Amino acid sequence: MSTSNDPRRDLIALFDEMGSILELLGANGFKVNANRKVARVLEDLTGDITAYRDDPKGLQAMDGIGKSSAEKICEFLRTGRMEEYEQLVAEVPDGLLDVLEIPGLGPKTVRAIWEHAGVESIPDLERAIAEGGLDDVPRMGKKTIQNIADSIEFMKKSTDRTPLGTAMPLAEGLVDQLGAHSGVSRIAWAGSLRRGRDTIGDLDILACCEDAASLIELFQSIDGVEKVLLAGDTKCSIRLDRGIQIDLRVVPEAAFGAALMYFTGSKEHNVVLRERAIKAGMRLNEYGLFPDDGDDEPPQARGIAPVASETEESIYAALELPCIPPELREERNTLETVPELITVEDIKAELHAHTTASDGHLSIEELVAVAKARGFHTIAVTDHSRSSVQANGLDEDRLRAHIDAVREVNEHTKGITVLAGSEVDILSDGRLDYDDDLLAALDIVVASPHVALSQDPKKATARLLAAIAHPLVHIIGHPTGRIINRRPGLSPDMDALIAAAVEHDTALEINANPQRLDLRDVHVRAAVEAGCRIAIDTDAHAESHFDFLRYGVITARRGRCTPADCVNSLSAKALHAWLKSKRS
DNA sequence: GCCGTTTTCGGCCCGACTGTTTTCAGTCG
Repeated sequence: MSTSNDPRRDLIALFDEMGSILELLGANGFKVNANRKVARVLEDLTGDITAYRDDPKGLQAMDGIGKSSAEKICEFLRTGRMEEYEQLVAEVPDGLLDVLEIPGLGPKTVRAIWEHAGVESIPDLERAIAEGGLDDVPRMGKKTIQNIADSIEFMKKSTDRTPLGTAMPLAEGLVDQLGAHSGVSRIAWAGSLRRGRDTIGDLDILACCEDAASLIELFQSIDGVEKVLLAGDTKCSIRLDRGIQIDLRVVPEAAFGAALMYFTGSKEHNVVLRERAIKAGMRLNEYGLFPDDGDDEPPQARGIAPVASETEESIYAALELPCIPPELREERNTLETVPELITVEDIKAELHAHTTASDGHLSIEELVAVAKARGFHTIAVTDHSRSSVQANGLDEDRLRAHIDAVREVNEHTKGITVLAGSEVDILSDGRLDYDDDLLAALDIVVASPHVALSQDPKKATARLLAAIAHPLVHIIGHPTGRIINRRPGLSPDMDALIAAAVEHDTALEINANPQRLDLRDVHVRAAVEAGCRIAIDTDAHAESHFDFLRYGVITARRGRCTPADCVNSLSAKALHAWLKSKRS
């Protein structure tokens, strides 16, 4: 394990790795899961992990972290090392964990090829396949070996998880295409896409069709299919040449709700629901919620009528729960209360957009026309500041002329307010890119980090705190600067930023560009809980970018954001009053 | 390893599919 300047990310990697090693060593599966769960809990942590250095009790207060893990975390925070991890790592070859990542290879198989064929890495495995070294491994036939070889090839060229902004249009196209097939009565996407995660592992499509076989046949023949991974009577998995796996399940119409629920997940949410069903004397599976008669054979196979199955709503109701929106079906959420989440229709203002003055493709007039057509009451023109040279950022003189041009357009425009603003760089030390007198001349200031995006968490926190506390700043744009699958961005103490944002009445942005989605879901949730204002902006550089709004909104929903939490859903009057409150 | 309104021990979700097997183990979601 290599250590970074971010102990939280180190610990996530460490617990994940310990889970995998334990799995390979044949440890109790629940222990394996417990380690992985600690990693997930740390993934969702928004505060400063180093504050827990001498506070194992504080860690134990988090659901999923017990005494043992808390002590290990503290040990690592104090010493930079973890004895148990080091012992575990010594027990398996380094490269074996890579072998475990190969699709289709689980812990039992990896262990078998390690013990029987001496495979300790992916290159070892390739050599063993080529030389027939796997032939003596138990349960290892020709087909299995060929599948492993294919999986290795796939892994070599496979990319990262698919960004939401790629997966959503792909799913829409597929649902349209398959939905047009005769006999298809219902079709929907499920999985992490439906939950709105920022990246998607694979795509899950669910359908009802009179003739399942014909739909599965059609599915295997769609454009771009590289390999059919499996094809049964009701289930089929394909892989596209773009490296995305798509699973299709065909289910009876009467069970559509149960199946949709099941395949939407999350896995952890399903487990919670099933446990709840058991406590209520029932059992839940993808065919429905059934009375539990103690028989081991699945109830649907015995003709038992479900308590609920046709709709998700009916199943949640039978479990005495509110209908949980897909975006909230994650482990971190409690189930009893569901807020009225924000929708795309609630958004009435775009507060972060660019024109040809910097690196946008629209003129001021064109930008305003697009915003007006979307039904917005306000559009802010926020071109880049002088330090963003790569984005043709405006120096003081150009900005002053630009402000005049925006005001001019505003005077001649009916039905929408056009604000003169700027997306001002937050320099690496927290200073802003323009002097205060110029900032004060702007209607709206979005302050964003663009450079020095790998500085350590302490510096990043101080930098962003300075911008949040600046009396002329309204919104912090893409606060961490991450780009999905490309750079992790800053890792500030987000709880501290949120507290300061509440104190100074500064909004934190969810940048809706699907490459960013920054703030991310867990940050939004912490902000909303603290009563912080949230902005949802598309950062539009072109007309089509206004369509990014749905990705920002879905991220907001994952953070339990309601219309009342979001500055873009305020009335024009309320929004303008807030903006002016920083110009007194 | 974690957890608790039948608690500090004894549980911890459930089914489809494949490939190897003659009844099931392993993987996946």
